[in-house]
Amino acid sequence: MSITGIKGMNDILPGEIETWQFLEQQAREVFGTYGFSEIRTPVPEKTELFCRSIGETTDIVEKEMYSFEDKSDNSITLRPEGTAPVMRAFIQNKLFNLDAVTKLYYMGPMFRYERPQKGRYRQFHQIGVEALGVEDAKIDAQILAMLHRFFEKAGIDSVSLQVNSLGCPDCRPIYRQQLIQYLEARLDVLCEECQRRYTKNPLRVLDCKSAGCKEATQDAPAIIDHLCEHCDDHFAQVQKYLTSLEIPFSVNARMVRGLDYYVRTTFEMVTDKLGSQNAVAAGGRYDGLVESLGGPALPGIGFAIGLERLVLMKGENRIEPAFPQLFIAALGDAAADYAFVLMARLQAKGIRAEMDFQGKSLKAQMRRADKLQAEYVLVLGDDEINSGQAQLKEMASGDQSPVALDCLASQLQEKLG
RNA sequence: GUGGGUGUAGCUCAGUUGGUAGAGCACUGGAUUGUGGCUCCAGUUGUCGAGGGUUCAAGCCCCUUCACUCACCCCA
Repeated sequence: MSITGIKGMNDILPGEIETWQFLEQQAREVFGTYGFSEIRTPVPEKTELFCRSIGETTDIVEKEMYSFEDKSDNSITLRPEGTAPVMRAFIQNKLFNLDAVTKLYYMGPMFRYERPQKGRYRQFHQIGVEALGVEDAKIDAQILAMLHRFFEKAGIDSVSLQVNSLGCPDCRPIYRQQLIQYLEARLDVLCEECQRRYTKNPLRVLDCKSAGCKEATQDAPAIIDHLCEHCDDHFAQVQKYLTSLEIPFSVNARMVRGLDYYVRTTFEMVTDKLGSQNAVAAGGRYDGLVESLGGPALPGIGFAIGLERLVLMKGENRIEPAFPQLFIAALGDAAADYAFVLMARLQAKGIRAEMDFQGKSLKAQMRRADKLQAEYVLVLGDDEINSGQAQLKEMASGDQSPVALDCLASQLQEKLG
């Protein structure tokens, strides 16, 4: 066996890439309509960026990052998510001076060292957006409307939007304490995993899939019933605006986030079509993040879409692959040389031309032209070159018509429109 | 990190109680000395994932290992 790729990192091959290109194109169109500009940041960043933003004690930072020392002994990490790098770029380039509101989107590979499974890979791709500078719930609703619109245009249904509020640094700790007390009283029925984590991350228990935990947390206090006035208001506004925009959603009071920076509004696009990975897109508000990374105290909200998961959902839509417009079938060495130059001339004029390089029989060349779905085939032998006239065959109908080699390009352009 | 499943031709997969490996598709050539699809005929292709063991004999049984895959965990 020769050298293989790295576990959990996949090649995206022709035949599959067209779906990716389609989804990327839809994202650009939709996000552009809503006033978002693309930003591209480097794949590696200083490790510290992720420790400070995602949270030291999260699984991502504790055990999933691709980190290494470069030749100057700096600790470098391949980005495990897109928000922190965009915040870093936003602050470093002082984008907040250009406008009070900054709306950005990005797409590209992310890296997490996890055991691969369906919908989860070590290199995976996200399309994400970030809106900075707006506190008002209108932006929350607009972001969700945009996400909804993207799924519509991408032709992917069987997803549903769930929203929740995680509160803020004022109200969440109080709720957290209450939840721990509630769980403590029911420790014996929780699964092993939850018994271990209920103090470290009690909200996670609410999201546990085990039957015992679901049962035990049936009547657990919900975060949305314990929000401070400010957060409660904000969440009510978000729902009001979503309703007025006719965006379907449901409130899932048990939804949690694996990254520490999220506050208040959080949301997920979920599906039951992906095995155990049910989130196709997710995001939320991160109001303290910019400031904690050394920037101005600006609020922010964003989301990321998992592209591999989107592709797995097999939307029918794809970019049309470009078939050859002309296949030149040459007979003999002299004709092949002539055809080679002719093909290059046509290609220079923007005509997708193709020929055989392996000295195959006419029959085999025709077969290949058919397989490649060429629109026309030009049959070229010594006779045709001497007379300057050749037969141009339209493959779909099988009709042949004579054509002067001199004006082949213009005739083809006419036929092809 | 933990558990389950699967590794046989380029692809999808058969392979009986252990007896020296097969089908379909694809590919190549021909039927049609210079014209594709449909049909028919013929042909090529394997370290049976790898290493070791049991046996007269292993694709099949045993051990080890690797890869892929699904799930736990976690998350997009």
